[in-house]
Amino acid sequence: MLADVERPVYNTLMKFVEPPIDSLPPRERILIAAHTLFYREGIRATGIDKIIDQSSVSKVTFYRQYASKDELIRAYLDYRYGKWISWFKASLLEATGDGLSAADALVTTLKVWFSTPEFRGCAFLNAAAELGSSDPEILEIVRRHKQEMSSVLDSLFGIDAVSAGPALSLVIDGAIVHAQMGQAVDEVMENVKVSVEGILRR
Amino acid sequence: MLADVERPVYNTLMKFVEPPIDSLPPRERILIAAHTLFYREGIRATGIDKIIDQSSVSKVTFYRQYASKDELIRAYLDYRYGKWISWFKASLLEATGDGLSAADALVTTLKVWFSTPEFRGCAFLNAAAELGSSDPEILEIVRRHKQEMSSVLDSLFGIDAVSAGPALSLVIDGAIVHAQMGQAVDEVMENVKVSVEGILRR
DNA sequence: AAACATGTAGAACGATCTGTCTACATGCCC
DNA sequence: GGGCATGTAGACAGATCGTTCTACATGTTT
Repeated sequence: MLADVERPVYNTLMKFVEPPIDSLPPRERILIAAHTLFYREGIRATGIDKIIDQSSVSKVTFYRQYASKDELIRAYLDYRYGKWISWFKASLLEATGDGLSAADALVTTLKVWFSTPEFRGCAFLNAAAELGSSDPEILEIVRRHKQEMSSVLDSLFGIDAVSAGPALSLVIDGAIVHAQMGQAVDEVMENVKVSVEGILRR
Repeated sequence: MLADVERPVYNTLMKFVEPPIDSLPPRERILIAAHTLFYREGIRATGIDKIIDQSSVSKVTFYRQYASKDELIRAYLDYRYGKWISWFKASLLEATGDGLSAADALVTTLKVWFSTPEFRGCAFLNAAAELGSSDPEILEIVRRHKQEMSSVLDSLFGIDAVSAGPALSLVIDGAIVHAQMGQAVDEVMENVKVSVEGILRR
């Protein structure tokens, strides 16, 4: 499962890198602008006009590509879904390839992510907090994402008797929100280590 | 620390109970209405008009009590701060009083909270997701709240050598967001148990 | 009685939001 | 060349947002 992953686009700091925006067709330009803005400033806080500006597209073009903001939000989550998971897998793969244990690979990967300046928590948890109360479908998308993360963790750690994925997933999400609220990354990672070791020592 | 806590207002299900709204002065009526709406539907999603309606107050009165929505948001977080922590302490106290271990008391308390129909995650984490990117002060409030939760945990579990509070806090916040996204409460609690036991076995 | 604090209802302002519309330009296919 | 998909700029509609304002009522204090 973890083996056949194509390397995603990332630089040496493993930051998410957007493709050059000018060369892309309008639909993708819009999507990438939406991804940047929705993630950085929040979904509700981002107006259509801002996305139109940033993607260098006209309003008519925008609404010919996406029937509504709601549709764009779904597309954003879809896009983020694949983007994040493939980055996550590749980063774990690279770290284990460098000889790190599964636990250390996880810690390293998270630490790199939390340390990127763009880091603003989990796009899915944020969407759940922003929109979950009015749109239960969002919550289902979030659950699917976390389930996939959990299964990636299972193939990383191997399954002996019972799966550790769900418990690790819980710890990771705790770490994400703690890093998001501005707690020192080193402290967060210390707590992650303690928790992960505890789970694995079971 | 955990001993001298006055029992907060809660019923047998430990749901948060609001005082009767009619008898209160306008300032508190507004605050309680804001608490209900901000928590249930989100801060950005809740307009001033809705709060005015729900608190049975006129617009002038509202703006004489709170200079702006921003000021009300701070008051909401302050109010929630005390309300939640005192409920949390009291619930843990009651559970340990019934003979439960610290770990079981924690699990029971969380499970009860997650099972209330009003549960919509942590008000502070939600505020951070909604407003944190545009207002770093919010993040500081959230950190303070989590720090207090962490110290409550330390006095619950007692401190042997190193504090378990921060790691437990991380696990709890992971559990909160997992419950919020609609994962089955029993599954969440299972993962909490595994993680907490791991941390304590250190 | 006068002054004042405190409350009401609701109009109005200016900004911003999503979404639609008009009017026009360009390039491709038949 | 005609039709059509695809793009542009930007005005506009209709709703909602936070906030201010007018005009009036009530009860307390001086």
